[in-house]
Amino acid sequence: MDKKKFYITTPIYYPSDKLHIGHTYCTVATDVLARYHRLLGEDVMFLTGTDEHGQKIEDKAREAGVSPKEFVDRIVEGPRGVLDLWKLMNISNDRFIRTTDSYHVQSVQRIFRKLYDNGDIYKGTYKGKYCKPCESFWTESQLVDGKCPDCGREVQDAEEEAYFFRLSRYADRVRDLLENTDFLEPRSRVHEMVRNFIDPGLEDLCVSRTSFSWGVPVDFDPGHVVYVWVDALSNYITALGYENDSYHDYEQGWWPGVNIVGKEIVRFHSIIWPAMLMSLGEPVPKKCFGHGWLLLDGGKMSKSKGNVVDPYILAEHFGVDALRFFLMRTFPFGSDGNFSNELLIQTINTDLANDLGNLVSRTTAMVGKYFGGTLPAGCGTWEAPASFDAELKELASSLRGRYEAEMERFAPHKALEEIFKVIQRANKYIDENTPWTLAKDMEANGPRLAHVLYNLLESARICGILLTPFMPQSMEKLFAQIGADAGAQTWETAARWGGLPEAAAVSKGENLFPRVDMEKAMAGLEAAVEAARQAESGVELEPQLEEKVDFDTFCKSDFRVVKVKACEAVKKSEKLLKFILDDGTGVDRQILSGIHKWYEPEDLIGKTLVAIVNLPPRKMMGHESNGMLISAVHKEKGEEALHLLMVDDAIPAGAKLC
RNA sequence: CGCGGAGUAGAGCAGUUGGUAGCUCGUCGGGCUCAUAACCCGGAGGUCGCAGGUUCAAGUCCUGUCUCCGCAACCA
Repeated sequence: MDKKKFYITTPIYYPSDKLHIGHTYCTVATDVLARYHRLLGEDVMFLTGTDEHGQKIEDKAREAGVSPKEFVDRIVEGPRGVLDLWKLMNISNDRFIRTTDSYHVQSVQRIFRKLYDNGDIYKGTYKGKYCKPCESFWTESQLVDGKCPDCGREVQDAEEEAYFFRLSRYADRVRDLLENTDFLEPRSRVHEMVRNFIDPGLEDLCVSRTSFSWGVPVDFDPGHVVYVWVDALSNYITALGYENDSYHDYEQGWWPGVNIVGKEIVRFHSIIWPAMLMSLGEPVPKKCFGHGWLLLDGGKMSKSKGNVVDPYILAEHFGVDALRFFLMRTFPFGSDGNFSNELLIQTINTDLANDLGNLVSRTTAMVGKYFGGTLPAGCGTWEAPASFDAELKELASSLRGRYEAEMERFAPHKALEEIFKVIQRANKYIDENTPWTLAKDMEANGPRLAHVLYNLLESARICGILLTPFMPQSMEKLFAQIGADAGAQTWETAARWGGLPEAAAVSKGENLFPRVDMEKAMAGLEAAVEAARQAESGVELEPQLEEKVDFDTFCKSDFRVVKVKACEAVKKSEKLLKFILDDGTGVDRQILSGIHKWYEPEDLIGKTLVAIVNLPPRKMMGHESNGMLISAVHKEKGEEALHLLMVDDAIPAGAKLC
């Protein structure tokens, strides 16, 4: 008998830059769901990957002076790249697709042709605004003040030949899918899609381009590349072997699956993607879930704001499981949440250290202290249970049901909330029983004490099982500490009180989740972020001076624009260049400067520079220097770098700087 | 009137189908000492943006209004 198949995907990320905490959030959530379904005993396929084509990658690669493939290879496979990040975050994906993989390219070409053959792709003209210098098409709405958003220059009306997908044909069926099924969740996104895009009328979609070449070529029309949607969205089925021979899972019933996506791409996944599948005659996804965003200071994080959060640094500081847990526990999946380091640390301390970690720590410590690590036989039962015995037992053994309900409706944060109610109840149970009092008379109270501790271990075991999808590594440690073997870690036993053998070997190990010192951690994070920033750019800057200079003193420095009339290397000197300068006085000024390492004299003749001219004269290597040329200096990858201040040649010699 | 979201205790957030307003942190007081100065109990603190309306009953539905934020063809 075949196990139930469960296929789940993340979006494929666009590797034009390093991935940040937002991508991590999405992938961790999907990983948790995948692990949850494995725990249920289902056959799970979990796919993630990268979307590597398009103009932006082409541009970025050109800037970096490498080929597009080299560029994406570096971000995907390079150090601290996408693959490294998912490995670090303990992501359990079964497959990783790159849209540059040859099997995917082949499939996309076949899909494109299929859509063309059945009449849903046709050739038309793409009308837009064209910026000649940038060689880019823009839509009306992309323009900034009617001008090119990249360079700010005028754009012209232009047309290019392009292929279009007959999206309009599927408007009614997509509307039905959105409004009358639970395909798209959360429900609030349905209104957004219908009101925004379907009500006004779906327009056909441009699905090819000729303005750049980094993409899947349309095999029957050279010069055209398949535009992003057909290319990217198809990944969910090409990775299963649809229209290719690399895999054979599509025909084995893995499709349809669940697409987890960010809210900004819900549109493509809930309208275009189903329409494409309808046109292909294939089933639409089981589910499209659009989760919310992690905001920073109430706004979105972006490279340009310089406020992106680096998941690497967080995981290194606090541990992968703590980070995974925080992301899933703190933010309602489906709506936006405000990320902050303080919140992260607070969550780790409250939930993981104080509640869960401490519960396990005090329980295992007592089993060790009072019973040498092994509870006596018969400790699982008690003839006259107290009311709180029953309460704890009831709450813990019914936890799986509540947890399952929340996980099924994509509410991992609610599932965790349920688990922590049990953990809190267990901590309270310790107070109610005061085991340390019982331990004073082991002869009389030993059996009762053993029963109390057994109940605590059981509670921890059940919570541990249900937390496994969230924190796989830490729960392994927990199981080892409470002596739960593989048989006591199953989904089945999570709903059955008494799954832990009475004589399990309990040992107090390392603290599962150490408390984090807020102040120290914040300082450490800041330093790490700064170090990462410098390592990335390799630029080191001189710290700014604390000491103030008064205005009058500053004014005494006479800075002038000068023109280089002649420049030559000083003989026998490694560094010195001798400048003959026009300083506007009509009398040549001679200045020496130790910059031969960065400049050849002949390159500087005719340049317009800046010098301070009222420094006292000074002799260098037998030549007199009357002033100093002004440069900008910094360190790059440990090396000193220097740039002479060069100003507009239109400025006359002798002009004063003030 | 482009679309959507948010406005709930000092801070950060929950509040499916309308029925006594909850959580975390902080704060005040108490208990306990097994444990990671952790745990447990209790208190103070909110007229749920504002104004109307429906209802026996509204944070929850309807109307209007103010403020903030996001989206508007490729940023999870």
